[in-house]
Amino acid sequence: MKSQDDVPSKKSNFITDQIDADIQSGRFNGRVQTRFPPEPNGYLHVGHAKAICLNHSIAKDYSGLFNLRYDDTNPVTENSEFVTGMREDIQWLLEEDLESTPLHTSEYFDQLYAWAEELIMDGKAYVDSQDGETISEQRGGFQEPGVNSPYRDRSIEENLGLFRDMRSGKFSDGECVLRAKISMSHDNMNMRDPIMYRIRHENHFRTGGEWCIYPTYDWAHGQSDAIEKVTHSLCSLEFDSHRELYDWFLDQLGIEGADRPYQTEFARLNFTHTVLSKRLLKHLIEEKIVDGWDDPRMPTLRGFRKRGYPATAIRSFCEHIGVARTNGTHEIELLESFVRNDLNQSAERRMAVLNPLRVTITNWPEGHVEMRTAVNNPEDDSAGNREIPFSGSLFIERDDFMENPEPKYYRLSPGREVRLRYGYFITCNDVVKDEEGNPIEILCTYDPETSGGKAPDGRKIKATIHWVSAEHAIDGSVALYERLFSTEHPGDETGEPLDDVNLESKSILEGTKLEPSIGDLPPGSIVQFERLGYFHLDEEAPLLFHKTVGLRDEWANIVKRRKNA
RNA sequence: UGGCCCGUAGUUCAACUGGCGGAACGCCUGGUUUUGGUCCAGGAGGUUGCAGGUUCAAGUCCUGCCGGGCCAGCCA
Repeated sequence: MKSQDDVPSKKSNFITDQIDADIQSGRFNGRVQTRFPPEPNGYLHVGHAKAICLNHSIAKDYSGLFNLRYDDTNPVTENSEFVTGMREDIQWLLEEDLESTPLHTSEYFDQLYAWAEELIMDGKAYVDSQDGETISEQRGGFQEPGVNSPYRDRSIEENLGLFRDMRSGKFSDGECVLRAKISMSHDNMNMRDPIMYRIRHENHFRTGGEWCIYPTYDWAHGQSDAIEKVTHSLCSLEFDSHRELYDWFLDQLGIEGADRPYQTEFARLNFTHTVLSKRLLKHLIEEKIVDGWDDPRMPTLRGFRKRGYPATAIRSFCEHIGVARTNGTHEIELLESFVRNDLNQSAERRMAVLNPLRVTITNWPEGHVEMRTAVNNPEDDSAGNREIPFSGSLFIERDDFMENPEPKYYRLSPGREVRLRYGYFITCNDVVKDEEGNPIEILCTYDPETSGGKAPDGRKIKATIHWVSAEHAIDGSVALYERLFSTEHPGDETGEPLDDVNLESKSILEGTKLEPSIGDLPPGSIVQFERLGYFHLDEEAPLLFHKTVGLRDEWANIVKRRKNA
């Protein structure tokens, strides 16, 4: 007997366990607030999608708040193009408007500055007038403690004066920094008097020339969380060693109780055959290996969108994989299976011949054309039907004919009969070849008794293939994509991921033959070309399709297995 | 040769916090099918990194090893 227990409840994980405990103990008075804090210096990729979905769904599940906060603390790399782009991508992914308007760390510069002076007055921060190289040397190593800066014991008055001079622009870039006064012999390198402010005489895309000192991530992040009343600050594993510093700053400022956020780290998302580092992604663009951030081969949200990956599929994927603290790499096939699964339900079917081979039906009445009725989506009755013209001159897929059929190949070959989907049974009688012996035309006869693809004598047919009427077909182009990186773990062999880049990962087929109704598809449509895969009609270029993902292909598996044997 | 984090099926995650190790994807077999798709049924695949210890009982707790990751930016 079914009970409410059978209703799949949200997957629990170490983060939701913590939140449950916090609610139990009343730590935040039952409040839950998360945030997604991207730095606007590039476009978002699937790795970010995991973080967005996680933070967003936690807020939703606990009736809490989810903020988008641009972490714009470094004016040299950030700009407003990325701010706009990220917003678009997030809205596309979530398919809903953000409840709160996007926030910016730069909105907190005044508060951050005031707090910094507070720390100086408490003797917990000082201005160091050494250059970066010296500071770096003095930090020590994993086994050796660092040494104190000669400026570490400046008086509070001197520090305050110097810090105000930093702010007012008396110093040039790199002349001095504000450092937290913690310990130069701490086991955790992040605690060895970390830098809080550095000087950048640089125009900031939001605050313009108002500031010439900018807070570092460590100084800005936890405090921004606190200002926004974030409860659960989720970030990726590499920030684990920063948590101690995150807590230290909050301690010094006396931010306690229900006002005090805490950081929890989780493993970021990785995929086989993929790189997700911004450095590498930018390199692919700069070197023109791909066509830009929205190239369908890119693991960016814009790339996925152009490729035809539905946002719903990405969200279900993210929900499915959950969160953990184990560093691992997902097989890209798993994401693809979510895309197929989604599109199988939603995408209408059409017939398209990518590599055309002419078929002439020799016993077809000259000039005769018949309209055949085809189902738009067998998974969705409401999608209805459409009409497709059938004639005596057709195109079929080159792969659907083999002159000397291999074992287990049961499509068309001389003497063999196949079904044309929604059409008739045809038998191959003859092959016309060019000088090199390549088949250029197949001569067949059709069985008039098999109209609609049913044989009155009940005779079984092994294969059904797709087709398009030659005189009615419209021409289109199809962009085919392979993995951008040929190896599962790019760079594993040589240490350089770019060595494994597949320079032939994109190919464009011109002169593909499409059934007439495809001409009516609105830009952006995603359809299944029967027996081939899912294809996304470009938003701008007419009749240009991007291959989203292929159908599972048993025959391809057989061929592959044979090759490996 | 420091500190911290992590090791469960090929991959990614579960296992009611000490009580007979499961799922998804992938793979294989069969069924259905006018898509070699979908769907349905079944199967293979594990010394829970290794070695000890505690316990009636350990994936779970303890110790030691081994392996992987992160940390010495005025990046985030």
